[in-house]
This record gives sequence, structure tokens and C-alpha cells, in this order.
Amino acid sequence: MKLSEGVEAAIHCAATLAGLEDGATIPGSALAAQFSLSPSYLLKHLQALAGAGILESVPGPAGGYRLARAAERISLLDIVMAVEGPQPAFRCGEIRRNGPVKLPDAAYVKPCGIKVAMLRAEKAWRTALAAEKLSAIVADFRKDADPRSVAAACAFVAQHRRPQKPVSGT
Amino acid sequence: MKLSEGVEAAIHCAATLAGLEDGATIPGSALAAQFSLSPSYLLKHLQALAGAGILESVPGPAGGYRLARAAERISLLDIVMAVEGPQPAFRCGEIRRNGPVKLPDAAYVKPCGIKVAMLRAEKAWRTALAAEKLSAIVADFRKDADPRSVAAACAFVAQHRRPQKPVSGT
DNA sequence: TTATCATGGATAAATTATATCCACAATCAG
DNA sequence: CTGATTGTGGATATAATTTATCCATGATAA
Repeated sequence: MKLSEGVEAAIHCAATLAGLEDGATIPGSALAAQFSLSPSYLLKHLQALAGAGILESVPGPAGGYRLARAAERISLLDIVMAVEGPQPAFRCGEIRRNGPVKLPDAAYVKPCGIKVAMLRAEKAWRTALAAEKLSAIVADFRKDADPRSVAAACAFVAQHRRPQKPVSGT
Repeated sequence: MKLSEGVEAAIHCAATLAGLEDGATIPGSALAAQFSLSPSYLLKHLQALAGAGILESVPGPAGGYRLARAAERISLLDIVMAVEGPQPAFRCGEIRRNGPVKLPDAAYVKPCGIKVAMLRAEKAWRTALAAEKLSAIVADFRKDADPRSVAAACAFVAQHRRPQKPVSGT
């Protein structure tokens, strides 16, 4: 069982976008280049994040992606669910019913205890993921990471950001 | 992201084997039939469980599988790790290093904060899985499940168990 | 008008999960 | 010993999923 590599990419991109000032954007192609990822494929994930309301997209020559809400209100669970889908990792196939001896459906109204136990454990995972906020990850990075790495990240943002376009009237 | 179906099968088989008296076994082919699973493929998972020390196998016409230790000391984490492998679900590809600006390795001695956060959340999942004991699942099943279902499970064990062979001296 | 960028669909390649088969070793019954 | 039953392990085929690419389209700023 493993998470898709898209999750790692999505989190890194979201963390990068958290460094933007209000309204500014970074194009998807720049994000792909920053992590040496396939642009076409990364866009798929960025679109998933946008569809989930985590990112906003701005079309046009000055467009790109930005966070749709404050980093304090974006958790790793939000990102994982946007990329991987909402389904739980454990999916009960109800194989308890597959034996040669067939019982009526009424014998299976209570949920399978194995499913209950597995989902209970998975709930703990989701709770922990929901507690990991994007804002905390960015703050820890700026505080603890190597200064050269922090400087490089800031330089990337400064180089590729597109400032907020003025609100164009009619 | 999803767990393989083998996990569900492995847990059901282990729970079934927990109903055996000391030393008795059930052949893998009977377990496969009980859950309408591919015998050849289920055996792969049973072998993985045996290799991990969760099950014991007994060859020969009176052979089969049984728990290698008490159900109280078998957790869902043990089974999941035996079937899925020990690797974490989140695997850090160190894509933080992949940008066009290359920094020396010394700039990356501190672990990636995203990896740390993801593994911290995953740890909560493993802890919760480790707390789910096979003995509790079996006890809950006998106490709460539909009596017809419990009776069917007991009948299956009674029909297919192979009693412990007497210790044969030289 | 032109260049840049996001969107969405179609599709191919690579990887992993699922499933099957076969030759072999171990064990027990007769 | 012989034959039947069972687990072991490797090789291999099939299906599903993930990863990656491409192209046509619409939106927007210069």
C-alpha cells in the first residue's frame, strides 16, 4: 500500500504557494520545473487541488495558481484527499458472505467487525493528518531548515510570482 | 491509495484460525473456499503470514495452517505489515532537491519537514492498528454478530480442522 | 492580434496487484 | 514402499492502476 507520488508533489507545491503574498500566483510550469516533474502530470494534481477548493487558478498570460484560503486552514488531510480521493484505504469486500453456506442478508445487518476495526484505525490516521497544517510546515521549514535551502525557496517564489492583477472594472 | 485485497483475506483467515483448539490446523484450500478466493493467490498471503511468524504451517495430508502465537499477541498491524510490507505509505522522493538551483548535500542534512509530518501522521495509524488485537475482533464477533453467522463460522472450523497430531517420537 | 496560461479529453507507457500453473519436498495412511 | 494430500517456491500470465504525454480549446494580458 502506498500513497501516489502526486501527494508529495502536491504538498510541496502547496507549501511553495504559501510563500506568496495575497493574490499573487505562480504558473504550473514553474512549479513543475522547480521539482523536475512532468508538467502535464503535475497539472493534473494541481487541477485536483483546485477542484477541491484548496487552490485557485487564474488563466491568462499573468495567471497561475495560488492558495484558495489561508495556510492555517489547509491540512495535509485536505491535500491527501484531494489527490487520492476520499475513499478509505481499507475497502471491505464483504468476503464474509462468500462461503459455500449462504445465509440470508438479514444475518449481515451488523457491519463486519474487521471492517470496523480497520476503519477505526484509519480514522486515527486521518485525525493526525488533519492536525498537520500547511502553515506549521512552512513555519518549521523557515525556522529549522538549512538557510541555503530557505533562501533558494524564497528566490524561486520571487522569480516566478505574478503579482495580483488590479481588479479590472467593466 | 488503497490496501490490497489480500489484507482483508489475511485478517479473515487469521480470525478463522483463532477459533481452532491448540495445535489443530486448517488447510489453505479450505480457507480459500470459505471466502471464494483464488486458492493459489490466497496461499501467497498465507505464506507471507507464515514467513512473518504470525502463522505456522504443517505439511502433509493432515497439515494446514494455524496461529503461531496467541490471538492476544497478534495485532492488525502485524497482519497488515506481513501482507503489505514494512514500508510506510508515504515515501519521500526528496523532490525538494530537484530544482534547477543545485545546493550541496550539506544543505539537506535535516529531514524534509513534509516527510516528517506525513510519517508522524502515519505513526498514529500504526499505533491504532497495533492496538487492534485479533483476540478482540474474534470476541466481538462471537458476542455481537448474528447468531447464524457465528454458527456458520463454528461449523466451518469444526468441519475442516485437523486435530493436532500426537508428537511422534523417533 | 499574439503569446501565455489553465482546462479537459484522449491515449500511451510503466508499474503494481491479482491470478494461475507447475515441479518439488514433507508427511501420513495403507 | 507406494500413493494421496498438503505446503513451498518460482515462473509467468492477466488485469488494474499509476504515471506520463499530447492536443485542441478557452481565457487573459500586452
